[in-house]
Amino acid sequence: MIRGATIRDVAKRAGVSVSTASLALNGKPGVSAETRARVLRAALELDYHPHTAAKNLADGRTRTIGLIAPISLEHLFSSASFFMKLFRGLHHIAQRKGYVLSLYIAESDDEAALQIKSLVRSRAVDGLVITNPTFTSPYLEEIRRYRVPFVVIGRPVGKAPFVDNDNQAVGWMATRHLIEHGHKRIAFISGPDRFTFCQDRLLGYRKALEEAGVPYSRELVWRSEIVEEDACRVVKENFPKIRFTALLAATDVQAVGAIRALKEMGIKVPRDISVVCVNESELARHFMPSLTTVDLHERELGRRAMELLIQMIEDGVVREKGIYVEASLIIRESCGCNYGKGGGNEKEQGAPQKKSGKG
Amino acid sequence: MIRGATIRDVAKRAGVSVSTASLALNGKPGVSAETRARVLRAALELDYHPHTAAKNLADGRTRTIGLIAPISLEHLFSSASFFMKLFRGLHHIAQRKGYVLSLYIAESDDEAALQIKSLVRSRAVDGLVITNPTFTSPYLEEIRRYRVPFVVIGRPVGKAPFVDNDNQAVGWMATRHLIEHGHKRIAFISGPDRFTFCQDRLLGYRKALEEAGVPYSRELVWRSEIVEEDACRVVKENFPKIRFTALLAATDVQAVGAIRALKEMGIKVPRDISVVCVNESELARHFMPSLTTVDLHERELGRRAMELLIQMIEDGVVREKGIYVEASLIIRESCGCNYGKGGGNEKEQGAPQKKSGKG
DNA sequence: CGTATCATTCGAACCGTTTTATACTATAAA
DNA sequence: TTTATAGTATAAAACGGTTCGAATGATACG
Repeated sequence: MIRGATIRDVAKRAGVSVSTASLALNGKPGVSAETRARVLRAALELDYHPHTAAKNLADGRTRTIGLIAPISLEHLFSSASFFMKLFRGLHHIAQRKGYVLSLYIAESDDEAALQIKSLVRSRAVDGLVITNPTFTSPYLEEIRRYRVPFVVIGRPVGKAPFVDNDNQAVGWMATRHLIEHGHKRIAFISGPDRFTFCQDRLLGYRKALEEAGVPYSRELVWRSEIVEEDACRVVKENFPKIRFTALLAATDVQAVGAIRALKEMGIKVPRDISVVCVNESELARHFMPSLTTVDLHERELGRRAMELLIQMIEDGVVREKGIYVEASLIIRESCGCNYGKGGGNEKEQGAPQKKSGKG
Repeated sequence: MIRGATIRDVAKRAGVSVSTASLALNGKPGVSAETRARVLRAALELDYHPHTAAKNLADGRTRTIGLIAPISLEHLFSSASFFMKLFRGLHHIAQRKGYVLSLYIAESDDEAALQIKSLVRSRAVDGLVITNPTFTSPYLEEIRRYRVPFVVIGRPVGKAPFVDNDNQAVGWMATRHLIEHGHKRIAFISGPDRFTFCQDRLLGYRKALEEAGVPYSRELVWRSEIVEEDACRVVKENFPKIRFTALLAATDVQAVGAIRALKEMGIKVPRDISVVCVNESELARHFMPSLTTVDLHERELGRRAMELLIQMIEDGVVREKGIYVEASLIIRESCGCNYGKGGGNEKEQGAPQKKSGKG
């Protein structure tokens, strides 16, 4: 690796001192326009790029954001697509503001906590984005003690700055769509309670039923892990016992499991049962029938998170606020509301994102 | 952010000089066991973590690998899942060897080249992993001039160290499976020629036909962009004109498009037409029918790439070699070879990965 | 006993920036 | 004319590590 020009080389070529060169290169005041131009030209001629590590050491900032991801994320809600979209949003803002993203994958929350500690104490990052959806209070407390700016993706159990969808609104929106098309017996396939988004979507589901005067019935709510097989299982178990005309799944893979179960029992979607779910993904888009689903706008999630984080870093203020990003319903085939209408089978509905009280 | 202990604090507490402390902490020779223990204990007591930037500046290494990804990757072959798996592999080895991954997304190859230049010249990384599948010779030449270790994921058009599947073997393997089940009229949905993996898969397809004495016919090879809609289109265009009993798609999303086209024309998969494709993904796994496909073992791809790269970094030797990672066929429903057999519908076949001459 | 050898240890230089405190102008105010 | 006051430019001191070369003391050898 060829040894590049240093700021000393630039200074010498421009006929100024190193300190003046530094000021000029960083656009700081205290340099005449003429001198600044001379320095900039010299830098250009030498193809000067400041040495990252030297800069970090001198001014104590790394311009690096640590992205903490749990290995388990891979198994969650078609998470590859979720994560990539989120990442695109994070990266977009980071790049624009001159920050770099470093990735850290941890096998467990304990390992993540350890990694975080090391990162912070060795001054490797200016801030953190934490995507572990099960990260709980003790961890957050610990991180808070480091006084490092951080933001959580998803609503954490403890108190912390976060960016998330209003998952109650998400559940509400999906359920509402089914109700509007006349359904009254709507099954809900939920996920484990350790995920706040599952709890919240269930609340939204109940709320929509309530508002419509449809009685809520516990026998219509089925727990399943967030994998196809388990959703398939709960549907097969419950279908013979319980009557329903529509089904809402907490995630897209669960919807797919449900549809497979129904198909294996000779039930057609959407002809016999309407299905709606959450998560926009390759799977939702390409499945047959294509899935009516709630798009979480992960990219926006990422953008907002990065904006919040960088603000915290640069202003030095830690805001405890949570930010909610709007979601929207994508109407496709599985709900059946445009079944048989042929032609363009996809419409997006920028839902009114009910300002549902949370807390 | 609390000011942590420096190596000077550690040295003082252990009653040694800074240089001795450094040697001890880094496990270098020239320190007595007793002294080393004392230093280590002091470091532990002070919860000392070396300052990353200072270390980088002092020894000229960053222990950081830059991961260059093109924005377009997102649209390629269910690439979210591809990328996440690749990333897991890369990260796995990187972490084990004490490296950190930084991510850089570029809108275009030009932008990527610019980013790379800046990264290298500002000494922000020790090496690069380049995932842009269309990165061509001029770019590679430029990077080579920087004398920075790098490895390309996928077979590049130019000469460069790379890690990839033997895509000729991949195409061969998939075609072979269809031939073994008696098919002679096998259509191939290929992708744009700018992707070497498309060219190679086509070669493998031809080779398998040849070996089996099945005549190759140009009318059975259809170009399509790597999106569902386009694959759907080419199938609809060709189906009425050309007779075939099986179909091989260069990617999973193209297979899905093809199946949709067939379905819309009243043809059932696998009952009427057998379908095989490449890429193991959520989509391939959960689609109905589930897709018989070639698993590219992206995680292994990532591992091997990172191993090669780190070797190049630490040995200071640039090897021009290409590494091929084995792929394997996953037999599911869409090929129909186990159609109606019920029960476990998935078997993996560690194919003999024919050592097909590539040159 | 003197000296070469070896294992330890240490002081100081160095990595390439930013930043602080200071000096030097030239101009404006007194 | 002197004295503030900006406006520029600079030298030197950080930042927190690694590493080089010299110094020290102990051991082995002739």
